[in-house]
Amino acid sequence: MANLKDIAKETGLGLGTVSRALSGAPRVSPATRRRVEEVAERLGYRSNGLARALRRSQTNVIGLVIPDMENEFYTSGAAILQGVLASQGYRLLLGCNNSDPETDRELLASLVEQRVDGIAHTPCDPDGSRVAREMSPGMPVVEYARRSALDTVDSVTGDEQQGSAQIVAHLAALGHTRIAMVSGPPGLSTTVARVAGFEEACRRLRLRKRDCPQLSGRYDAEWGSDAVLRILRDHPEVTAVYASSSRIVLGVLETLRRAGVSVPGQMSVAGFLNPQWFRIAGPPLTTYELPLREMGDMAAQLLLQRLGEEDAAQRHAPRAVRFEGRLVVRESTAAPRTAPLPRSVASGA
Amino acid sequence: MANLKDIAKETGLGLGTVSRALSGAPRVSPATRRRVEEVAERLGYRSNGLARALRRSQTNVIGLVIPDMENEFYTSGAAILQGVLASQGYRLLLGCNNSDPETDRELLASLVEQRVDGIAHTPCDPDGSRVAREMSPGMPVVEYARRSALDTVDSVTGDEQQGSAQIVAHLAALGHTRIAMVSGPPGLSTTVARVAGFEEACRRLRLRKRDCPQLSGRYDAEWGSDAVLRILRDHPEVTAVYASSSRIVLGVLETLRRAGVSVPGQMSVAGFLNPQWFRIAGPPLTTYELPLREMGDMAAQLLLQRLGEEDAAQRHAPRAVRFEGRLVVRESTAAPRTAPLPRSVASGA
DNA sequence: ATGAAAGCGCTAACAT
DNA sequence: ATGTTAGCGCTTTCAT
Repeated sequence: MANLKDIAKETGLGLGTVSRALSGAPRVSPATRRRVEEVAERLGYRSNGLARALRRSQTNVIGLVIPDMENEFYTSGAAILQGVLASQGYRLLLGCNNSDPETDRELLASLVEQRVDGIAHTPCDPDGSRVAREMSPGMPVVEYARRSALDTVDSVTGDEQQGSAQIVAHLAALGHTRIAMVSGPPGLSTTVARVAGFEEACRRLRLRKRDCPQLSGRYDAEWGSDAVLRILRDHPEVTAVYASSSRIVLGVLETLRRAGVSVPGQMSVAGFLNPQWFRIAGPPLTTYELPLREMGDMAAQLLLQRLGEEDAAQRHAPRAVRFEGRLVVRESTAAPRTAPLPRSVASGA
Repeated sequence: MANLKDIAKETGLGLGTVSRALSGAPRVSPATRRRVEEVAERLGYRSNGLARALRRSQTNVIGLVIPDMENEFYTSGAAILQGVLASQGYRLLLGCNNSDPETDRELLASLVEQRVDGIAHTPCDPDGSRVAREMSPGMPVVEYARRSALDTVDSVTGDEQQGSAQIVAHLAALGHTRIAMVSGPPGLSTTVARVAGFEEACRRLRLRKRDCPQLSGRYDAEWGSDAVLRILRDHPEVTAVYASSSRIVLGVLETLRRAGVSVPGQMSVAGFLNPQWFRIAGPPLTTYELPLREMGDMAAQLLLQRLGEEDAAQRHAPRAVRFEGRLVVRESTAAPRTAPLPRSVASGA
C-alpha cells in the first residue's frame, strides 16, 4: 500500500509538504495541495493510522469493556457511547468480560497496550478499574452502570437502591406482604445496591424478613428459572417476585408460565431496567426504568472532558454521577392472590 | 510510561536482547530473562502495541461493522465472534453503520486506516464491502447476515428465502389465505430474500396476490406499528401478519394489543429470527430461527483461515456459506378468526 | 547469548 | 511555501 514517501517521490515534493498537504495544515500552496491529493488518489493512498498514532501518542480509540453482549442494557449503552464518541472522531475497541474479573483485567491490560485514549468500563468486582489506573495513571476512565471501590475514576450509575425500594413499595401498596427478590451475582455493586434497597424497603414497610426471601445468583435467564422454582418450593406463600435484571425476569416469567402460574393473577412479577420488549412481554412488565440515554451521554461527556484535559495540573476531581429512574407500572403486578397456589405447583408436578 | 530502552538502560543490556527476553524468543539466557522480567515489572513496563503493530504490520485487531447495536441478532453475533477471535488473540474494533451506506463506507475506510487484520461486516447496500476491497485488496473480509453484490468476499448468511416460505406455509396450513408481510428496508439482501420467499410461497400455495399485501419499510418497532395500522385500515380481511424482523414484530404486537386485537384469536402473528424474549412475549412468538451460534462461529473461522493465508498465491476462492434454520411454532399463530374484526378496529377508534 | 543498527510510516521542529 | 531531519517504540536482520 502506498505511503507518504511514495507520494513524495512521485510528486518530487518533500515528505513534510506531502504530509501537511494531506492533513489540511496551513502553509501549503493550493496548487501543491491539489497535486498531492490527485497523486494520493491515483496511488490509492491510505494514511497509516498506526504510524500516526505512534507518532502523536494519540489513537483516537476508546476502549469499552462490558460484562455481557447479550444484555440490551449494555449494548444500548454501548450504542449511545459509540454515537457520541464517533461524532468526535473516536472509535470503539470493544471487549466483553463475561462478568469474570480475570478476563476483565486482561481486557483492560490489552486496552492499555493498545494505547487507547480512554476507557469506559463496567467493572465486575470491587477492584474494578484499578489495573487500568495502575498501568496508566493518567488514562481517562469512566465506570459505567457499576462502580468499583476505586474512587479515583469517574462513574455513571443509576440509583439502584432507590429503584429497588420503589418496586417493593409499589408491591406493598398493592397489598403484598410476602415478596421474593431474585438478584444477580453477590458482590457486584449493582446487586449490593439493589438488595440494600429491597431490604431497606422491607424494613421500612414492616415486612417480616422471613416472608421476603432474597436469592442471589447470576445475571441470566437460567438463574431466574432456578430461583423461581426454589421460591415456589420453599416459599409457597410468596405472592410477588421481584427479579432485579431483565435477563433474570425472562427466566422467571417463562418458568412461571410453564408451571401454570398466572401472572399477575397468581403471582405478581416485577423486573428492573426497561428493554423494549418489556412492553410486549406476557404480561407487559412493571419495572424501574433508568434514563439510559442520559447515562450514556454522561459517560461520553465525562470521557470527552478528561480527554480535553491537557495535563495533570488541570485535572479535576473524579466525578460520580448517579441518575434517578422512575417506576413504570404495567400489567405484571396486581393485588395478591386470595387463594393459595395449588399443591401441584410447589411440587413441580 | 517505561519502554524497552528504559529497561535496556537499567539492565545494561541491548535493546534487542530485552525485546527477545520479553517476547519469549529463544536464545536468551534464563538468568537474563529473569532479570529483564524483574526490571520490566519494577518499571511498570507495558509493551506498546502500536509500535509492535507498526513494525510487524499486524495489529491483531478485527474490525466489525454492524447495522444496529440494539438488535440482538447482531449483538449476539458480535458476542460469538468476539469470543472465538479473543481466544486467538484478536481484539474487536466495533462500528455501527445504522444501515446508512455513507456511514458504512466511512467506517470501513477508518478500519482500513487503522490497519485492522480483517473485517466482519453486515453491509447495508449492494455495494457492500467494495470500499474495503478496493482500499486494501488483500484484507480478509467476511460479510455476515447480509450479502452484497460483491462476490470476491466470504459470506455467511441464513436461508432467508426458505425461512419466509416456511412461515407462510405454516400459516397457510392453519387455514390462512390472507396473509400480510411487514418487511424491512427494500434493497437489503435480507429483505429481498425474505420477500422473495413470501411471494414464492404465496404463489405456490395459490394465495391471491391482492389478499397478501407486502409492506416494506424499516427495521424498527415504529415501522411495525405503522404498518400494522395500515393493514388494519386498508386490508381488514387479513388474518395473519408476518413481521420479518424482531424489531418490527415488537411494534406489531404492541399496536395490536393497544387496538384491542387479540393474538392469535383475532390475528395470527409470526416473527423472524429468535431472540430470547420471543419465548415470553405475549403471546410467545412463532418464528423462523437461524443457528446464530454456528453462523458466528463460521464467520470467525472464515476470517481466521484467511488470516492464516500467507500470501496471495495460496488464497482460496471466496466462500458463501448459507445456513438453514428451522420453524419454531409457538402460541402466536392459530387458525384464522371466523368473525370479521369489529369496525372500530379498522377505523382506529 | 548478546549488541548494533535499520526501518515500519508518520508528524513536527527546524531550516531554507 | 517547501525540504530535511529526528524520532515515536518496537522487531529483526546481521555481526560478534
